[in-house]
Amino acid sequence: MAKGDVMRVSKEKAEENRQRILTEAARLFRERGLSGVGVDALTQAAGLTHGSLYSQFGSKDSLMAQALTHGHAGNVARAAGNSSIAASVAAYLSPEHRDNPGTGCFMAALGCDMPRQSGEVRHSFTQIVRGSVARLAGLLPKRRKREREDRALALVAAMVGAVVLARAVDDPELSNRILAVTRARLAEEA
Amino acid sequence: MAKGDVMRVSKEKAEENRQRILTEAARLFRERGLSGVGVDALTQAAGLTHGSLYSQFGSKDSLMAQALTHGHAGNVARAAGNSSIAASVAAYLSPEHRDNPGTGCFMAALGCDMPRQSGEVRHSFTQIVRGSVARLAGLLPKRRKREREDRALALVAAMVGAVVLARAVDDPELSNRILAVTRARLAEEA
DNA sequence: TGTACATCAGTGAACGCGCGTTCACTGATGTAC
DNA sequence: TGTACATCAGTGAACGCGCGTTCACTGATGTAC
Repeated sequence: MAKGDVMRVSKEKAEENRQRILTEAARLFRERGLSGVGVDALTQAAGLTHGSLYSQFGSKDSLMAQALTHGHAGNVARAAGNSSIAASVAAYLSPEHRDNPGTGCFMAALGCDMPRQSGEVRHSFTQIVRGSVARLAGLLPKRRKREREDRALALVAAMVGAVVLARAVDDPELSNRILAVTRARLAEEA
Repeated sequence: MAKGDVMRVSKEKAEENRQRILTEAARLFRERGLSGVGVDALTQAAGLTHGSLYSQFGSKDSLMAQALTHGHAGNVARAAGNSSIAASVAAYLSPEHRDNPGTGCFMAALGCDMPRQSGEVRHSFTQIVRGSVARLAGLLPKRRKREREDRALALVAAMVGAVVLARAVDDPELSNRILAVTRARLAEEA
């Protein structure tokens, strides 16, 4: 055992470590993709070694599922400030969101990889979709619930697509234009 | 050298092999993701060994860039049949497209991975975005060119987002609904 | 047209590397008395 | 309250594996005479 190592750790500290791994993982996965971050990078970001991931989560796959849920909860907390559709759409389609995937939307960051993920991970992701749609539906003008949900569903799809493409293209002008025209189009509808 | 091996190959045959690698690569990348297909799988799918990839393309990265362009050309040829916006949108947002990524849109299949790709690959991808937007803009009712492009840009973003999400979620009902509401919404506008 | 030789698409062994996971071990924490 | 012991979060070495790439080699194709 190396010099400064502490072996057994208090339950409190262990829970703290667990939260820190989840928070760092949620950021790293969005920044580099699910397969772009190894277990070493995941635990190192939290100041631990890879083995601790298996004590806490059992597998990388399980950690991925939990990191999605954990990170989305953080997003929901931060998004609580946007109390109108207009504000939510504007924030989502902003250059700031585009340029900071690590603290942004999981759907835009990881959506394309989902078809190839485990049931556990896809389930977490699907809950994020449902939650996002429900939140926007709640901000839409009152009509029948089903109708609001449908509107919100199409709205979310359009927003996700715009950010995916805005991040993907190598031309900043085109990227800005994708965000701008989608903002204009969705404002028109709302 | 093993039994049935042919070593030097005619220029004709070499070009044929090259096309076959590109075609198979375009399919495999869309089905399994760029990092989900190794050089062995890529060349084996064309009946060759991994070394030939380096004769033909120099690197996996270069092959990725060329496979995107090659595969998109195939899509353009097949899409020529859809001569109206309505037909194009309906085909794009169909369950058939959702369930067959290997022959479908590159933007929906690989968009999320682009931020982390090489300049070469991102450039190919950006050309695909521009081409897709230009094609749809050409089908839109005549107004000023800029206006049609803006409309097409927002349209493409919405379509891509819908297919990404429809493929990602683990609930078939939700998946179908994403396609249906986006179809309805975009038909309304067009 | 026939012969000699250079070219180069494709082969397959080998490379270093990072991946996810396992496992024996550590020793402070937490518990039972 | 004090002591003896079990627990278990975290360590670090080791595992097999597949990755992208390199390289010496092959031998039919293509070319120069």
